[in-house]
Amino acid sequence: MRSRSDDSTTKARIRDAAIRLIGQNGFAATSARAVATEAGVSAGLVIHHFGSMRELKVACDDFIITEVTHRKVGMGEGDVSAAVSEWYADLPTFEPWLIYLGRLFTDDSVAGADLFDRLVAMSHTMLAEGVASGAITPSADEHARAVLLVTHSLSTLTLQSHIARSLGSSQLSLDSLSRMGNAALELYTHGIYTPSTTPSQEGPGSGPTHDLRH
Amino acid sequence: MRSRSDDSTTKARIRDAAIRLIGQNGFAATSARAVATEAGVSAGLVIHHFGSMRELKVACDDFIITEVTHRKVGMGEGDVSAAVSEWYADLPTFEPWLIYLGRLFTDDSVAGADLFDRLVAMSHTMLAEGVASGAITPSADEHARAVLLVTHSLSTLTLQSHIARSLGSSQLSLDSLSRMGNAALELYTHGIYTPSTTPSQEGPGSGPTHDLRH
DNA sequence: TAGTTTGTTAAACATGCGTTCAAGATCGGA
DNA sequence: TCCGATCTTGAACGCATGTTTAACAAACTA
Repeated sequence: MRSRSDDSTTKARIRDAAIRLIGQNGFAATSARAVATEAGVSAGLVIHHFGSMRELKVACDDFIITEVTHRKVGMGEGDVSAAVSEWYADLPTFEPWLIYLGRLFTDDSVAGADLFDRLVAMSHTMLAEGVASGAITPSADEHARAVLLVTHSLSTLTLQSHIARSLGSSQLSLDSLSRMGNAALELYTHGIYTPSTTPSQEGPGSGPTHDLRH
Repeated sequence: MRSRSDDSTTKARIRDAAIRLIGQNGFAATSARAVATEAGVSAGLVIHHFGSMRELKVACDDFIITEVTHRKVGMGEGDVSAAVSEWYADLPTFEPWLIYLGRLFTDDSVAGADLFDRLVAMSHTMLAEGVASGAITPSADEHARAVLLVTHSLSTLTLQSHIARSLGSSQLSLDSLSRMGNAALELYTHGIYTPSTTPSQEGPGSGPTHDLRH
């Protein structure tokens, strides 16, 4: 169930501690000594195993990205959403990874940028297939739609603390996730506007939510 | 056009410099000396005017939140989207504010949490009005829908660097924003699925984008 | 068993941090 | 003009940081 995350070497324990702390507080707010304490080792050992804090960060990025892309036999390589679904299904175990994954896109790393671009490419392909098969309506700007959908998907990760709080649970929970999932399904199925009344032209504002000027 | 942001007092210059740096790099990665240099003053003056770095952060939060909520005569108080639209319309001037606003939701501050909750409440009200007038379809879970729409709206802010890069511009641009706006309009008007074929049940994954398992 | 590599710690080091302080510059009101 | 208050600086202080080093323990290799 856990792949190689529970190789219980000290180096892995340090990396896991770093993933927890960096995910929770961001890289800049995470000190080598804090990681050491969290992992139950000395500060020197953190540097001995990873060379520097920067390299530790890169190691964490690589680990998370590998876990989220090259998962399990039987999965298409790069099937990120299947991996994330698996993580959601066992929150107590994988919550730190989900939090770190969200942090990846707001802490700006090259790893985060690369993953984002790959997700857009995948989304693009899937949408094109859906359009070809008739399951999905075409868009006037397919690339913008792909970017929009990836952005929306990732917002569940980057804003997870606010979502959880607003939905009443202190942390991520299966209940919150399925409520959000169902709301998203509604949205993606028929939008929110009734067929007759469609707003004229959308300004470049923060989205239709607050742009219901009729 | 600019409200009181260009009161050219030294204190305001320091605050603006802090908004730029904290927005760009996050609070933890922003030192008092860096703010001082950016503002063209000494480090001591930063503390003299604001008391401490923490209080400077609070002052920046307060300033941005005031600017984004209590704007202009003729606006309904708390009309955040109108303010943000105005900011978008003059990017060279307001880009730092937009970046800071995005940072507000990922750096977790009480100010960010409060604003998020207020946005959800506003979204809730507007959706209810739309449903009552027949312009918007009802949802099985109105609260979850409100949270979802706010989350999606804010993702344009929190992930703006990725959006810009993926759409080909190095920074935020009016072109990128209107492309995203139009894609969102499409989505909110009719979703992405064709009326006949609707996916069965949505898992709690990262969203329908990658969940097109047919 | 002896020797070499690896794992690990505690102390030390230089640097940069937030903040304080003493001193001067600048200004408005008497 | 003088004075008190405010603005501003540069140096200093104590502290936490990332990293280095020396020493030692453990484990493999011969």
